[in-house]
Amino acid sequence: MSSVTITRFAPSPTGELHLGNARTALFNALLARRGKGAFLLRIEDTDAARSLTQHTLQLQEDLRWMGLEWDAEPLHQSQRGDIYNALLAKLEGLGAAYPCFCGARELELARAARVASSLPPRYSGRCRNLSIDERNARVARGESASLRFAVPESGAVEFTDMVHGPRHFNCADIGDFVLRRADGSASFFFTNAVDDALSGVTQVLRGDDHLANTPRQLLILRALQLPAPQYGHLALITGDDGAPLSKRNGAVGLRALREQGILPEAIANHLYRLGHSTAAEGLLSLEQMAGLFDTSHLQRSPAHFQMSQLLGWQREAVHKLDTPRAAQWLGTRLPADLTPAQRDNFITALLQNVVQPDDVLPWVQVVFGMQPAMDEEAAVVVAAADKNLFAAAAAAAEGNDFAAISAAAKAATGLRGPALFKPLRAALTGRLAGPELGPLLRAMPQGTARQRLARFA
RNA sequence: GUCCCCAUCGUCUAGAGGCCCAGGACACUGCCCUUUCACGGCGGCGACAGGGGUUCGAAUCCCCUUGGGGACGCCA
Repeated sequence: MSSVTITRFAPSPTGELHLGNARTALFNALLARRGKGAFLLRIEDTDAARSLTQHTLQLQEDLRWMGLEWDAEPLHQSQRGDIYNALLAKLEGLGAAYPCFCGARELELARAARVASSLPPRYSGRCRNLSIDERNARVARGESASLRFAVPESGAVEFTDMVHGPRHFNCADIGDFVLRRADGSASFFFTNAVDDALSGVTQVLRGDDHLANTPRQLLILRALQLPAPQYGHLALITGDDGAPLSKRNGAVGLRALREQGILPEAIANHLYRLGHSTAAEGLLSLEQMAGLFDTSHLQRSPAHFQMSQLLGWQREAVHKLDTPRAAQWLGTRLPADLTPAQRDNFITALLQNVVQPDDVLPWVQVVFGMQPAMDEEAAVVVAAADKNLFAAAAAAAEGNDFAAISAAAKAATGLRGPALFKPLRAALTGRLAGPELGPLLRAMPQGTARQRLARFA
């Protein structure tokens, strides 16, 4: 058994990355890092019509953003036609594959007929037993043909799945599948399996939807005498509708989350615990995750994605942000004309109270705005308060020093605790809840505190 | 339809026959801390899908039912 671990992520650039893809990429990357091996990226763009360069670029950018850098130049399947053709010819020469002349309409009808008579909708094997003469004649006539794999009629394929354990599939349940389309392009079953073997991939973690495909790929590899990787099938992540995450499931796209200001470390930590368990608590770095990643801790049942759980990790991640990164995270939500000191004071005051960057927006108004709006509860508190409290507070407010302000207000009224602080908070910020007042005032422009308090004196 | 996979609190999960009248995290909630909000700390609520077996003993093993999901494509 080889000691190197080579894993890969093999997306098809037909759309944006969603959480399910991202988790697959994360787990493969962690597995490689744990084994001090290599993590490869392969672009499965065999479907020319649906594959977009833009998606390829974007997905690489997303992977980097997540901190999942790959170790070699990515392979593009669209450029490997010659390699596939040679191997396909070999399979045909071996008698392990045969041309199929059935057209799309014909296949569809046959499938419908089988379903109607309670049979699995798989290919009947109709072209499998055509004589050599007939095949040659039809090819000579210019009929287009796909190439199908001739699945053995009996026997079974067995393998040990990294998460499901020993698996057994009967060949009789597998229909002859397409290796090469009529247009000459190689299909997924074939390219995916063959490229793993050719790249020396040792372990493949992929979605559970591939579990039943695995015997097909093993059959191809066996016929070609190529080494097969060890497969592990991850339970899918389901969305609110109970269906597996797909491009349709809305806001669980990586891009959308990123635009909402969700931090990559929050996503990684949440994904690490979705379908994988670990004894470690708290926010983990990718290095820590890699050290602790264990395929025997992979879940066999589907995991339901819930935004509130992601936000739990997000909160932890935000709290750990240092000031420069927080400033970057907040970006243009911060007023452009702040002094560095104001900026730092603002961030210091706010960071423990926000989860997403937009949460800061109302506070920008409160701290830097001329006249922040007052909510109803705050208005009630201000109206009920002693005017002397505000007069005394305003007189002491020159330096935006909250300790001085509260001391003066206390001396003037004899109040303490919530009775003292609520009116001050309401007058100063227009609301009853929010960050600590001391740091908040330090971020405010000179004179702001006095002006706001004086309104109610 | 055929084949296959899966099943513990609302959610993510621990649990590999007695340590479990089931532990942790998120969410919700109570209290404490803070002369204010939050952060934090300490509590609370809350689950072994149902039914049969096996066993001295089952969340853990077996069978059935139910429920959810996947594959069966000239998509990947």
